Amino acid sequence: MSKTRRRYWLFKTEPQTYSIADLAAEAGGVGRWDGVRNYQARNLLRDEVQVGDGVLVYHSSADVIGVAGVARVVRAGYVDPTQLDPESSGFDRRARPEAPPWVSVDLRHEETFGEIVAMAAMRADARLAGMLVIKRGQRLSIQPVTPEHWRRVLVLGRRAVAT
DNA sequence: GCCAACGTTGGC
DNA sequence: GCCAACGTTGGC
Repeated sequence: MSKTRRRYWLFKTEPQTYSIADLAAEAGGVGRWDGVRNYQARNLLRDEVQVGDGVLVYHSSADVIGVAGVARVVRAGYVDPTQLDPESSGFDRRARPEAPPWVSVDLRHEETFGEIVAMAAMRADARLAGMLVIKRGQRLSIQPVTPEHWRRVLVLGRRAVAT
């Protein structure tokens, strides 16, 4: 793991469960990103997501769907404790304690956009053409983001603040 | 709440 | 290992 190039990601969350405001409200703005229960997303969290990487926090199944702000990875992949906790909604009864499959990372909140960069606006933006999240049927909850798309979403997010 | 898209499961 | 049934995601 000698790569030093910063990478960018989009993490999906349902804000009624855990929003960017919830992340910002954590002690130090640092929260655990848990509950990922898809193998492809798990593999990215475990193998690719590194400390220092940038994360677009995306609200799905919300009044306004889109990118709500930005966070940074402050701890790389580790065992998601919720899979072994019967009290947790993340509990997975098939997870064996000696080899738990699911992975968490920690994020630190960096910025909440004044207005969400809405899905519709992203679809309409020529510079975001090809971005995974705007593809129909794209369900992956951890997605890679190109540096160009990252910068563009930040421009749109900061522009929305100005009104 | 609908339903298309896609991932997972399990019978064979 | 195929693939139909089933479950989940997530935009609308």
